[in-house]
Amino acid sequence: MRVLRQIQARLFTRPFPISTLSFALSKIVAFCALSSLGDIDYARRVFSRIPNPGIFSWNSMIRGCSLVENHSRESVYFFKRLVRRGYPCPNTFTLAFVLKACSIISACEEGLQVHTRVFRSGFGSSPFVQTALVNFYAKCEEIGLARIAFDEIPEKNLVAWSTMISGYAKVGLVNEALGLFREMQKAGVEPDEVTLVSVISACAGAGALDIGRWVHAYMEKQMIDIDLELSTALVNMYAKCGCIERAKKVFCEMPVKDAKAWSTMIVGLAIHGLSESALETFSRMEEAKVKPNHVTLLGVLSACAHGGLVSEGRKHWSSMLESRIEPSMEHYSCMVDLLCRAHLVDEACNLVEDMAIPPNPVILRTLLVGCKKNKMLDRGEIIAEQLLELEPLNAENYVLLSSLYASVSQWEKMSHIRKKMKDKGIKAVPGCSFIEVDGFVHEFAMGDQFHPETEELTEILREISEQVRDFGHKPFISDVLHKAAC
DNA sequence: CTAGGGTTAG
Repeated sequence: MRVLRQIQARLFTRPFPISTLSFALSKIVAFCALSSLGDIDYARRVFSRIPNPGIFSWNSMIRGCSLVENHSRESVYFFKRLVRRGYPCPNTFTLAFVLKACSIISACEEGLQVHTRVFRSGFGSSPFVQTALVNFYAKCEEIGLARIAFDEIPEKNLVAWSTMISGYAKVGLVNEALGLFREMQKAGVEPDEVTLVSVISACAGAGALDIGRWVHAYMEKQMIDIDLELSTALVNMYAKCGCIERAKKVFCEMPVKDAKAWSTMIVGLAIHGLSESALETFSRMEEAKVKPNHVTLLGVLSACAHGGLVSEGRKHWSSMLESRIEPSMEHYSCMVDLLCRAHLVDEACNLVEDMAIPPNPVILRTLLVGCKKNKMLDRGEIIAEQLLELEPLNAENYVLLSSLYASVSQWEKMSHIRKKMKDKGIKAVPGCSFIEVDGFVHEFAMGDQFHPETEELTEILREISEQVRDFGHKPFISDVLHKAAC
């Protein structure tokens, strides 16, 4: 950068022809805006001194801004300036770059305007622009529009397929993602490591272990490069599908691990209730000098909550506050859960009262559950009032409040809440679960008898609960009994 | 100078 500044200073002190000056400056802008050694603010200053910037320089600025974190809005701003000036004319590079910026900041309005410009410009046949459009709509969660843009691509290449699969996976339409992956293979397009990241991620979301395993075997057979992102996706998939041992194996074999990889492993251990292991992994991460991020701490706190490790949790909470990680709603949620599970409901309430941001319904529900378990009627009623104000139509809130009343044997108040629900036409949503076996997803809702093997399954469940009872587990059934008594 | 990727609590 120092040498560059000297060159730039000389350019202005010598009488170079305008065209030479512009050309040299455009190269400087490109370097400063796009290289990791560059400096976007410097690029901006040099850009402003180019007498008549060509499209190449505009493109460098638009792309450069979108590459720097938190600068993507300026990227869109540069594009607007370019359009207002009327020249030079945007090309396929410009459109792809600005669409990328719009997708990063979810600028739906601006992106739509770019799309109409794509129509008029005749650049709609560029595969780069087409894919950028699909990606833009997907990132704005306009998945239907993304699909329309995708279907309009006559010659779909690997990147186009990958973009659409990733779009589905990201918005949680995991079956659509897996279905499209199958279609892609039928169309004779071979996936690469980028495609497979989204496919594995979709498997994690669907709990589709069989497909995930198959894809893992496929990539080993095809000698696909299992890089950092793909390994992380695999660790996550195995953890989410219940195979914590396989997740650990993939994780251990990773040659390099960044914060996301460590976080994935820690969260995976936490959801398996392996709290000690999760904390151990966290200290190994610190030893490896990898800086934890907000997700890492979410994993650490949830591990502490699941393991009842109150003092550990408090310790990590305060060290998080000391480091530069701002506690988010999710972090508060974990901490409140940790305290409530440890019967420290008062402390949890104090924590919530000290929050800079008002608590969301999730946190209030966690507190309410804490109140119910500790038979704290008055406090619970106050929280329920806040909750019903925020979400007057959520059945879960009424069910919780009614079970609070049940826990302290306030039957009149309980039936009053039930009546209120009925009057408002609010129905409790039955709990449901699903599991994939041999590529087929079986769904179950609370009390339904729709599955063809319901009888056999009920018998197996009965045997399992007998076994856990033999191991000394006491089911928590007082709520159920109270409801039955009413 | 173009387009696609991993982790988020209850």
